[in-house]
Amino acid sequence: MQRTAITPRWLDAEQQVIWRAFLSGTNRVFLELDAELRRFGLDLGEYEILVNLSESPDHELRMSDLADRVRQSRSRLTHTVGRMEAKGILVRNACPSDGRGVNARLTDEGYALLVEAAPYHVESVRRVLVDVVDPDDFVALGRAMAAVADADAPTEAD
Amino acid sequence: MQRTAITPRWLDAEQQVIWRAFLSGTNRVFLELDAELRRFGLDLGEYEILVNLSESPDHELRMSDLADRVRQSRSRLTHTVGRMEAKGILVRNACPSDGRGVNARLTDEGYALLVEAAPYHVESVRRVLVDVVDPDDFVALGRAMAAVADADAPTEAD
DNA sequence: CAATAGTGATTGAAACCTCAACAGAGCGTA
DNA sequence: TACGCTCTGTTGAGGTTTCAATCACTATTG
Repeated sequence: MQRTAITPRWLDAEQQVIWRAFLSGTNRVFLELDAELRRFGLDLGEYEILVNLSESPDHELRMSDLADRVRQSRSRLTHTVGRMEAKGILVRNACPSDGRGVNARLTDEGYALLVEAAPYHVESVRRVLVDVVDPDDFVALGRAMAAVADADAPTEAD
Repeated sequence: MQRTAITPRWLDAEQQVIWRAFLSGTNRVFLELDAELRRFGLDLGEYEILVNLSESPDHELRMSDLADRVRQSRSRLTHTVGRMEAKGILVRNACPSDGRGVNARLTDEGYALLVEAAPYHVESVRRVLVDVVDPDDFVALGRAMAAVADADAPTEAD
């Protein structure tokens, strides 16, 4: 990247207020969710792993597939899954169809933990976000975040 | 907290789609911003420290005040500021009016770094969020996140 | 004016994440 | 078959964050 001088297109006052609300609001959401999940010895990243496994056939997913779904680096997922395996939440097995692959599968204990935590988690999501936001704004929020998530990846050729 | 059984108020299908878009979208935003700031040896947390100091009289703020503004724990701020001080970005001085306090103040180098990074940062914010979201949705997003940020702290008496 | 409680900031250890390097398996092609 | 390339997943080192404990100073109380 050439760090040539660029002409800054600064945010106007309203945009800046919105942007800072975004920083504060998202921070609040994740803090509260983590705090609630901590009661179950989980954080949001681990909870998402549980959810994605629980929604898959045999409660099982390839590591790389799981990594994509929970938006974690493979390395991070390996570490996290290793800790979860040590806690008995899931197990890893060689993937039968691809010698390189590894499947992570929920144990009964892991599934039970999810079942236990989920009601409290969804209650947190409501309390901190869904219930405090105007329904129309909530829908708009969804459109906005979907647009962000689905936007083309930035070209690396800058 | 009593972990008495609660009746889950599950999210409906649309709410769930929105919630997952929120997780994906916010993740995308923060990943891109960190990637851009990395060119300057910063992450978003450090950048926010720079911004808040730069907007304060004498480019100086009490540690606790700064911690509140950037929504970091005091411990985390101490560590982060320590590293930034080692890099020459800011300095710490005893607070003259309160023997317990410590002021963090931007150095000229630190301010110069902010001036250098800011245009690229704002460009990232536009590229990943402002420019890809419908303007009306962006305003709604601001209302939603402000509502989240300003909502009463949850009662600890549950 | 002590004694006590409260506030501001730091510390160090443990937990966690990132990054680059690596090993093993599959794929393509000659 | 053999070679190189890609893909999957792991590893370990180093850096960062969290958590609980601590120290120093201020405020409050009797």
